[in-house]
Amino acid sequence: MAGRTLLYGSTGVASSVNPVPIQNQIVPGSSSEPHNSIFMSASSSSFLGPRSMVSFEDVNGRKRTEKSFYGPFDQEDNGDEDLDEYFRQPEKKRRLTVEQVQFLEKSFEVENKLEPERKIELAKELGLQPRQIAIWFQNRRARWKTKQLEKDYDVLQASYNNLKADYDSLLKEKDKLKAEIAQITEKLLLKEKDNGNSKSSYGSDLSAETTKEPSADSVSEDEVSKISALAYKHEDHSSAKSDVLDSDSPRYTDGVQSSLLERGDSSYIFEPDQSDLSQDEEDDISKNLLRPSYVFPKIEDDCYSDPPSSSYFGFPVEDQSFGCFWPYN
DNA sequence: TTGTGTTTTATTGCCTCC
DNA sequence: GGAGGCAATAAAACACAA
Repeated sequence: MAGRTLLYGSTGVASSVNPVPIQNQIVPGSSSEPHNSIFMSASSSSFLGPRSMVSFEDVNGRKRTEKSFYGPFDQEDNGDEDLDEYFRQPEKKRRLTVEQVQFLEKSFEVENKLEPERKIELAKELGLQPRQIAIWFQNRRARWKTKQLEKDYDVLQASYNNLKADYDSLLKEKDKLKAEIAQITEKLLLKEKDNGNSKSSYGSDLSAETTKEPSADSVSEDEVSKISALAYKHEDHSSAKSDVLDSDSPRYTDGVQSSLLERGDSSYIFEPDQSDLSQDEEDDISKNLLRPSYVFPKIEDDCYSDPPSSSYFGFPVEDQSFGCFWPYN
């Protein structure tokens, strides 16, 4: 073992020889060089053998008997023979007493690193070898680190779960809205076709219409109510969405939500390249149906308090990010 | 009682710092 | 080069179900 002094034997070579009665051991801290003083050859009479880790002083410095301190003597009343036999046994690990551990725990809470002076002091206090104190602190730090890692993992796991739940709900909402929009668009197209057949002034000859402002009569009451319903429905979704984001979204989702809201950007949900209609179809819809002078107050209220003149349904032509709704951007 | 899994104590080897 | 820290590991002690 490079650079390290074996302070006492447990499973080491020296431990197999001639354990010395504890009474003869050097009391930790009694020497200015406790490490060196207890590192003796096997032939040394003061070699700290297998029992070297056993001390008979408690936290308060009182002398303790083996019986009160360690295993075999806790269960039964052993006579001198048993005691003798005990000392002849090959060395065994001895657990620290509850009191010792509590004392060390408190010390660890104060400072989890061990200054040499403190180590000696603790060793004196607990009647242990300084090396034992060092080892205990080392093992204790390792346990603490493991626990800390587990905690960190749990935090990350919870964070991931929350984010995933939010993401999944947003995906569902997106699909649902897309389906609705496709459905309504289809209906509008059908309606447009019908209008094109029945009204020669619309659809078939758009060029003739360029100078003519469309009137509210251009779209049937039915279409108006449908689109209006969609608008209101969207409003419901909007609130639903905020419910999703607000209800149980922890700090981790705040960023997502706020960034979406700040951008006023629904492209997160309605991506431009996901339109199911061709540009021509969209243009047709815009030109023929979606240019009414009537408005949808609810949408405008939500989206623009003062809608631009060139807006369709209250959406400005330039800005097609559609803070409120519309897939065709 | 015994087999098995977990916890605790201790060792070993390597690394860094002074 | 010595001291001390850490990761990996061994082994004893302990807990507990069957």
